[in-house]
Amino acid sequence: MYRTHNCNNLKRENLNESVTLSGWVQKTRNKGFIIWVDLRDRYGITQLVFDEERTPEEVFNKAKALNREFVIQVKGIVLERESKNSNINTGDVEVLVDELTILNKSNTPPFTIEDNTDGGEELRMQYRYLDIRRTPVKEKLIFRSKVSMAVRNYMTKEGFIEVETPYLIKSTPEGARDFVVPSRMNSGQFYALPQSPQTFKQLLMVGGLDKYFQIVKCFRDEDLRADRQPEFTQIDCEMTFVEQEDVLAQFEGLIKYLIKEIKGVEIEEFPRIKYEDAIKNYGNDKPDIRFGMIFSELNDLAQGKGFKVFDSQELVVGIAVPNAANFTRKEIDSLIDFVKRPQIGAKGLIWVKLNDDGSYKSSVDKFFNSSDLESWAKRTGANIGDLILILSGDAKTTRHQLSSLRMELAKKLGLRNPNEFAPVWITDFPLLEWDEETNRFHAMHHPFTAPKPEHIEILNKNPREVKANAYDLVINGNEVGGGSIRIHDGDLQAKIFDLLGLTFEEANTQFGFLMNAFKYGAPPHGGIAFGFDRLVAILCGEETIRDFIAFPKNNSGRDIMIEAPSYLDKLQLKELFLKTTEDKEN
RNA sequence: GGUCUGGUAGUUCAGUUGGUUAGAAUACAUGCCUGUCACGCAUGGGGUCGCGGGUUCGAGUCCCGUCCAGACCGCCA
Repeated sequence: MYRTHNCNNLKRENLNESVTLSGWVQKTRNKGFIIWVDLRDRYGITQLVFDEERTPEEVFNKAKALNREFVIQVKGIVLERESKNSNINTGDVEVLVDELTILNKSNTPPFTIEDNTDGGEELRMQYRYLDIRRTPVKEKLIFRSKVSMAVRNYMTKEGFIEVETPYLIKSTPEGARDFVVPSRMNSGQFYALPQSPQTFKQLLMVGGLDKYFQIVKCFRDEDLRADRQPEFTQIDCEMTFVEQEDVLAQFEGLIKYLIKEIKGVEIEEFPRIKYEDAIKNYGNDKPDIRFGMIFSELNDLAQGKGFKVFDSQELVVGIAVPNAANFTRKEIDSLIDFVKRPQIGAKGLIWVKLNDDGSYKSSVDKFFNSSDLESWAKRTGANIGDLILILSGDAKTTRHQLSSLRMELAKKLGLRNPNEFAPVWITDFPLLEWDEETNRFHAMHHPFTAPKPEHIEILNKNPREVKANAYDLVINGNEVGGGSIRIHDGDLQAKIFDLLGLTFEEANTQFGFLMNAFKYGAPPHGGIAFGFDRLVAILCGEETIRDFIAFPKNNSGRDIMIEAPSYLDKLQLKELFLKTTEDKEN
């Protein structure tokens, strides 16, 4: 038997018991006559003692050779410590060892296995199995497991059944790039890994399963970000005989349940914001509503006064930054530099300070008098002591820029409370988006999204105005989930494919299976999918999803531990009917 | 595809205007130490300054290219 207890559960009650423990050597403290070893396992740390007088000589000598990360098994007696350590659960006791087995030696690890490791990101990823021994990483994986159990509890309780859908499916040009897998048995043909189980879950609804969910891997061959991985996990859900309200209510329930179960926090407010209003008020479709600084449009107040930067622009828009009138010149300059960075691309930034004495000081005093500035303050809701910041330009770009500035200020002013959860539904998305590059419409959500019934009429006349029965769940400014009521009518689906520029033949080749299914009594249905990695990170109050994934990819989509992707040998390529790079060159 | 930042000891970093033998902390090794728990003390080993080229009397430092890492823009139905 390797152990009678783990390294976290010996207490005073166990005093004088003979116990066996196994684990890793966290650290040794060799005082000459006495050696302490911190023994670590998943559960915690227990202090072992080797003593010149009380420990058998041969065991004591063996203990001298122990090093970090050796795997050992010890047998000994639980004793009360002379000096306690209140930082660990087992801090009242220690184990005086009389038998020591070295189960495995270890090289000196390339970084310290401690909460605050000295290891950099790259090294930690290369030796991820060592990184996982560290408490913060381990805890995040345990946390993830808890969340996934809670999801399964709720979904099961609500009558959903978990169904696995295939990973080897068909590539379609819509949406993100596919990861593809060559078929050995079908010369020259490829499977694609699913970007989501979208069509399959719809087919399950046609199959009459009524309520489906799946915690499932999805794959997208697109560039990565701190919160974006090429393979990621979704909570994928679909329901039959539902309208938008039914879906929102069901999954408001899920989110409330998770936050209650995991964080012990009751969510009361679950506001909804229409897409159009989110864009107007926050400059993007995933607003962080934990703090204010809501956009105010100032065109009518700021234009026509001879200030060229504002005049003739499509949009003049500002925000009131609370208690920021005391920003120094340098701080304001750094904000100006921030918006002028190429990634943001603003030409400049206009500011107005509402001084404590009620006077105004602005960067445009030459062009506007204090009653102008007062009207701006009124519009933006700025009070004495606040700072108004204004951008102008074409509406889309300017909103985007001001949105970045709003987030930057929230960060700078510490307005984002990591312990607060502010979920919001974004609804009424446009069905279609005009793509300048390809000169055609593409689906804002995906091509199976149903238009609002009252908008079906104007699909032909005015497709840009058509709103979709689609919704996103945003928590603290992160898009956590998105879904829609789907099209269940073959004719309507054909019409949408047509609008998206797919010929009948193309639609048939790519989605014929779905169109066929719709001929056999497809029920009304709809659903949603949540980004599980991101949801877990947010519930944990963290920004980056990497540590919630056991073995994540780096910035370039590489796994630097196993060194994937990698080249195949010629024989393997031949079997798959693929050519090597050299062959191509010839 | 693009913008920005970085790459110096096992690790995390410092390195001034281009100038002698490239430093610190930590880790590691050895020794000492009668209760440690970030133990302490002493001593020691450890460097292709990412790689290639250029400028210069002289390059860790400046220039060009390249590779790698990270953040972001595009992209992510």
